Amino acid sequence: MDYPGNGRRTACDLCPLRQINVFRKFSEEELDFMRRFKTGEISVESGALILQEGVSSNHLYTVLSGWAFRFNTLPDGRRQILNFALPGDFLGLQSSLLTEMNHSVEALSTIQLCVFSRERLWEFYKYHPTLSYDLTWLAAREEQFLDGHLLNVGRRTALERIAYLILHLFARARDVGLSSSNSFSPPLTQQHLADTLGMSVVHANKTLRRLHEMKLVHWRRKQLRILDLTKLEKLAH
Amino acid sequence: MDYPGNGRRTACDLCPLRQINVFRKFSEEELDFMRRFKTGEISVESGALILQEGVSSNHLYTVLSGWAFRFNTLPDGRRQILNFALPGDFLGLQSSLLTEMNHSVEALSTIQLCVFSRERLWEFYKYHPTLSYDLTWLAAREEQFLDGHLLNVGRRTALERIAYLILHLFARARDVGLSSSNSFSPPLTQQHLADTLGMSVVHANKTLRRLHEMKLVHWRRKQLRILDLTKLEKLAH
DNA sequence: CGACTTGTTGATGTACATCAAGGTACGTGG
DNA sequence: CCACGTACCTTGATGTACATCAACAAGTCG
Repeated sequence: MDYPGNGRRTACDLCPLRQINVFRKFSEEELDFMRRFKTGEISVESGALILQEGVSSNHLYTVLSGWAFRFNTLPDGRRQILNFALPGDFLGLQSSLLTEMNHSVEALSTIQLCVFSRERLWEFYKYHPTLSYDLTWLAAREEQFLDGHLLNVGRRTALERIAYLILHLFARARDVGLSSSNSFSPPLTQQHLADTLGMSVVHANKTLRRLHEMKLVHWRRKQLRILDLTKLEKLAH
Repeated sequence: MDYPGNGRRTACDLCPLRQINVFRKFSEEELDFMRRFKTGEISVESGALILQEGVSSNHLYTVLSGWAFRFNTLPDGRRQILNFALPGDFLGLQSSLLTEMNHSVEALSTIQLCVFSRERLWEFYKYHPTLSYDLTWLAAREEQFLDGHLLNVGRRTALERIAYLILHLFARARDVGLSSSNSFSPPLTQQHLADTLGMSVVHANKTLRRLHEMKLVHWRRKQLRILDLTKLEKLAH
C-alpha cells in the first residue's frame, strides 16, 4: 500500500485539531478543498440533540471540542449508548451513506462542531482519494470500538465492564490531549455509565463503588483519577 | 449527492453475485479493474478460521457462498460473536486499514471466498472513487448492524434478543436469496446463538423453547421457520 | 449384498441450587 | 433540584450435572 503514513488521521484539518499530533498533516490542496467543503461552525449545549434517529440530516460534523454520545432507544424508552464522540470524531456519516440514521447523537457538554455539506460528500471520493481513504479509516476504527463494546456488554462481568469502559475513555481522552498522566474529566453521570454498559443505575452505582473500595479508581464530581492502572488493565483483560 | 443509485452494493461483481438484484450494476471499466484486483478463489471448511485476531493478513475477501461469523474472545475463553457474514459481504477490511485485526472470522459452513490483494486496496481509492465509495458504504452498513446488536444485548430481554436476532438473520438471508417466504437455514448451533446474544447456552435453550411454545418460530435441525412474523416483530420492537 | 445392531459424537433438553442484576423506595449532599 | 448512595426484596441468568436425540461410522448377521 503506497498510502502515505498509516497512523491516526481525521478528515478535518482546518480546525484547532491541526495542532494535535494525533492527526496527519494535510497537503495545501487538501486544506483548500476542506475549506470549501466546510460550511460553518456551530455550538451545541449539553443535553441537546445533534442528530436524530430517522431524520436524514443535510449536515456532516466533526467535533472541535467537547463530548457527545451516540445512542439508540427502544420504543419503551430503554436506552443504549453506542459510543462517545470526542474532538476529531466524525458525526453523521451513516445518514450520508445510508438512507437514514438509526441512532441519535446528544451533546454531553457544550460542544463545538465543524459543519460540512452532506451533498458534497461525493466530491470527497471523486477528487480526493486520500481524504476518502481517511473517511473509511474512521469508519473502520468506529467499527473496532463497537466490536470492543459488544464484547464488553456481552461477555464481561459488571466490574470488568466498568474497568474496560474507563480504560477506553481514558485512552481516547489521552489521544486528543484531554487527560493528565492519570486523570481526566468524562462528563458522564452514572446513568450514562449504566446505559453504556447495559445495566441498571443502581447496579452501576454499586459496582463502581466496589471499584472505588478496591482503590483502583477515584471518580467524584466528574473527575476520574486512575489509582492503579496495572490492576485496572488486568481486571478489564 | 450525484452518486448514481443509493441502494445496496458490494465491491465484488465478477462473481456469481452479479445475478442477484441486490447489488448495483458495475461499469465495464470497473469490472475490468475488479478482474485484475482479484487474485483467486478459495474454499474453507466449516469450523476453520478465515482470519485471526492479531494476525495482519495480506488478503481481503468477499463471500461468494456460505456463512461465516466474526467474533472476539477474552483470554479465559469467553466468546462474543459480533456479526455474521453472508454472500456479498466483505471480510478483512479492518486489517487492511488499521494496523491489525481485533477480531477473528470462522466459517459456519463450507464457504467460498473471492480473494483480493490487500496491497492494492489503495488503487481502489486512487482510481475508482465509485468502488471506494461502495467500500465505505459497506463499512457504514456493518457499523449499523453493530449498533443494532449492541442495543440488542445491552437493553433487550432474553426473549426479545432472540426474536431480534432471528429477524435480523432472516432479513439478511432474504436479501441474498437464501430464504423462502417464511423459512431459511442458518447453520447455527445454540452455542452460537448464546455467544451472539451474550447469554449462557442453557438460558438460550430455555428462552428459544419459550419462543417455540409461543408458536412464533419453529427451529429444528438447522431449519428455521417463522410462524408468526407480525408477533415476532412486535416482540423484537 | 443389504438390513440391522452397536458405539460414538455433538447438539439439544431439563432440573436444581446459586448468584448476579433489577426495581422500588427513600435516604443524602453539593 | 438532580445526581449519588444504599437497603430491601424479587427476578432473571448462570453453572453443573445428567438425560435425550439425531447423525454417522463400523461391524455383524441373515
